[in-house]
Amino acid sequence: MDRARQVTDALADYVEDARLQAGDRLPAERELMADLRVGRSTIREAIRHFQALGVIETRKGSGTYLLKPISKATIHMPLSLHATDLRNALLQTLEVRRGIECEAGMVAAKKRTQQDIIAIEEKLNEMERVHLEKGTSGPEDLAFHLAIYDASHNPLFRQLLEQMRETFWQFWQHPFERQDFARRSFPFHRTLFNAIAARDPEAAREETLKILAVVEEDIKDMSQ
Amino acid sequence: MDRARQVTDALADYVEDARLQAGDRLPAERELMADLRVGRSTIREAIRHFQALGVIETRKGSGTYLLKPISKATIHMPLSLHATDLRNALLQTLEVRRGIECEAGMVAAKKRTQQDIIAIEEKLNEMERVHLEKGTSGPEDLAFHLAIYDASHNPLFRQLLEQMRETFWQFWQHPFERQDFARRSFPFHRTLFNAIAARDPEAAREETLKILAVVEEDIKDMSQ
DNA sequence: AATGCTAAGATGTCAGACCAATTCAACGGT
DNA sequence: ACCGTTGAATTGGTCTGACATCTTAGCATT
Repeated sequence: MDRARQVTDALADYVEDARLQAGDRLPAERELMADLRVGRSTIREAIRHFQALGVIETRKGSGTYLLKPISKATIHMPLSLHATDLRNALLQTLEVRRGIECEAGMVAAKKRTQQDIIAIEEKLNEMERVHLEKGTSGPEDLAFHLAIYDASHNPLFRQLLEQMRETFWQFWQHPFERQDFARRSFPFHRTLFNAIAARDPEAAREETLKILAVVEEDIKDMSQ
Repeated sequence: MDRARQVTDALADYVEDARLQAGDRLPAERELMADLRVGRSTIREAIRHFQALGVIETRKGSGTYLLKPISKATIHMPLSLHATDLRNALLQTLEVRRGIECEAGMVAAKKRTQQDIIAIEEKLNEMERVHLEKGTSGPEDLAFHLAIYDASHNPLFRQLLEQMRETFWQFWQHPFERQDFARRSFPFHRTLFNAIAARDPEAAREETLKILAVVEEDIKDMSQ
């Protein structure tokens, strides 16, 4: 992701963390430069971004001021599972994940850049390498899917998945631990990658569904 | 007047004079630098200005491209500036909603009971009745969709939608306020209901996509 | 014809310098 | 003690040059 985007995010984070109100002054450009470890021009372009949106105002010789609080819209999900057992809970989260992940895959197939492709393929190779070495590759599998989420260029997808994963952490871990999960799902990971590389949204959806079908099998085969 | 303001005006003038259409490429930063007799950083900050407004797009290694014609009105009116940010936020939330809502519709088509059908049809009729009476039917439209979510018998879907709706409240309201939204989307609401009643997941997905396509149109047609 | 490589051109970023406006504390006169 | 002045320090505004990284068109090879 571009450094400029990181800086706008960091700026929004700072405003939020520092509880800045409308009218408050932001740190000087040279301070932000040192804090965020970026050049001054990058800082200034981020400031121009918010200035164009009417969120901040610059006064020469004085400083940069907040006109209204910057809201970095993040989703907080106090979700609660009403399922009676782990198996049903997993199946419910899987349904949601299927909706999000298919759509993220389709959007990624449409909007992915060459750089995204490189990043995804890297994770894919890493995943296969670790699996050959250790037998399991849960974290690497997750990294692969997160790379696809990033390729959609819609941060909401990833925020949602990570939030769900965090909430249902112990549930998500389970399926990936199964020995043969990787073996059965790996071919689809490769074809999913190819679909995204080929900018074929429908194919991306099909392959995502196949991967999640393997996950669903494992969940349904779980000991009661 | 700041030089930066002169540059944004000059850029807008250039786009207008050159009759640039959406998708056209702007001159390179170094060319603009020479044409307008200003430094490159000034050019870049002007570009960031329009980029934040969603008017232009920069592609590293390729160039700067026009996404939609620059109108001077949008440049000097801080009120409309917020709308472009809003537009992008809406499109991003719509992508997530599409993933969730399609899946919820498909699951609902599989798992719905006869009582669910009755509840959904009730909301559908209520929606059409209120629309005939008041012209708009935002809350009733929402109630219809929530009934479908409930028919999926997976509380996570509804929790997710409501959480998103709460977080992006001001965004969600907008599209539903448009006068002809209801008229254009109502036929698909009826066909969506029929698909769920017929236990046809793929059809449910298709009809959901049609409804959300109407929403997407409205968002994209929003004032800059 | 298809493929791979190279070089040119574009944006992204950083560093340093100077200009212009503002701020504020130190100073001096009343 | 009060108040206006002054000047140094701070801050945003701009310019320049350099290098990195990505894209793309054109060339060369197969």
